[in-house]
Amino acid sequence: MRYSQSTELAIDSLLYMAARPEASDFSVEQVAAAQEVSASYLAKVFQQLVKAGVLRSHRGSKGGYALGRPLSLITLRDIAVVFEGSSPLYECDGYARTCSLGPKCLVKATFDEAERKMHEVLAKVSLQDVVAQAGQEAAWTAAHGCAPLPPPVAVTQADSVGQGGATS
Amino acid sequence: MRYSQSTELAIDSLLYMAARPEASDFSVEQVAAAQEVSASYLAKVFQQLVKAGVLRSHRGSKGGYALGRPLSLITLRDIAVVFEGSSPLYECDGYARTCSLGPKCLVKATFDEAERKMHEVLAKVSLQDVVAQAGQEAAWTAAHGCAPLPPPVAVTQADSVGQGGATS
DNA sequence: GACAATTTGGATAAGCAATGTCCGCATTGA
DNA sequence: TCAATGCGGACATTGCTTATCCAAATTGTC
Repeated sequence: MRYSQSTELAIDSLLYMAARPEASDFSVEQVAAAQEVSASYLAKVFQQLVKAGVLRSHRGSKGGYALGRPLSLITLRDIAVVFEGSSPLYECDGYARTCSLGPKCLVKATFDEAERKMHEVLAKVSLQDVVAQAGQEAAWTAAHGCAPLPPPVAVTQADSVGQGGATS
Repeated sequence: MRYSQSTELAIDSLLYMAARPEASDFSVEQVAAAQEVSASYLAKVFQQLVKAGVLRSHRGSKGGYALGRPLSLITLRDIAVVFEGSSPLYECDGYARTCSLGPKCLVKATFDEAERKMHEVLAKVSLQDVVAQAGQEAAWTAAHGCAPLPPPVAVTQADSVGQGGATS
């Protein structure tokens, strides 16, 4: 079980737009280039975000995409739901077996509760929060002079060398 | 995103065994028949549960499977982890894009926290809890002589005949 | 009105993990 | 030894995610 890559791509793309409030409309091409993804695929992702109201679209020449609401009203949960769906994570009817014990219900209730708690956490963090912390960390980085970004070398293979690096 | 059917099958099968404490060893055939699943597939599920210590296996003639520990020490989380894996739901590296904003970290931290809360809920409920509630509900049903289903509005036709079958 | 830039939606392929089956081997009690 | 059972590997099937392409619709600009 994993969050889809579409979810991650959507978050990254939205943050890209959020970090550039001076621009009003972003073309798929532009964002796709920034995220190093094909425009074809990003277009599909954006279409879903438009349907969900997270993005607005302007068609035609000079068209493009813009955020559909203020940053503070777009939570991580909003984005996740778009790509992961809203049906329960635990279905209780994967097979047509009779629920012989009857109250497997406690099982179902527990999984539902777990999912609810998860969404609760995601709903508490908006894109604005993320951008705000981004600013803070950027300031910290500048003050301490260590860059968290490796140089954009096109790593083809033999990557993920220092996998023990996450010591935090 | 969904919990796999293996997880659900595992839970149902374990509950089947838990509800029959008089029996010591269950063959795959027996449980598979009860769950209306092929023995081939259930065998694979059981093998994973053995590896995780949730089940014990006895090979050879008269062999079979038994619970690996007391019911109270088998939580829903234990079972879920077997089939869903323990790697984070949000990976942060689905694509090789540079994390241009730097602290997408807040995103990652939030998803990790959400997942942690989810596991917290699942870890609080053991198979013993489930069986216990099963007993309670069975008693309630027996006392009231009806399934806990609110009667719909003046339905006189004989629909869904055998729906009270959960009284095993 | 023509043209170019752009999103939209459908069709469809490619990839991959979950699901499901089969078979030979290993183990164990009778 | 024999039969019953679990073990492990190989493989087929299925469905969802990822990804691409193309024609159509929309809209600003000349």
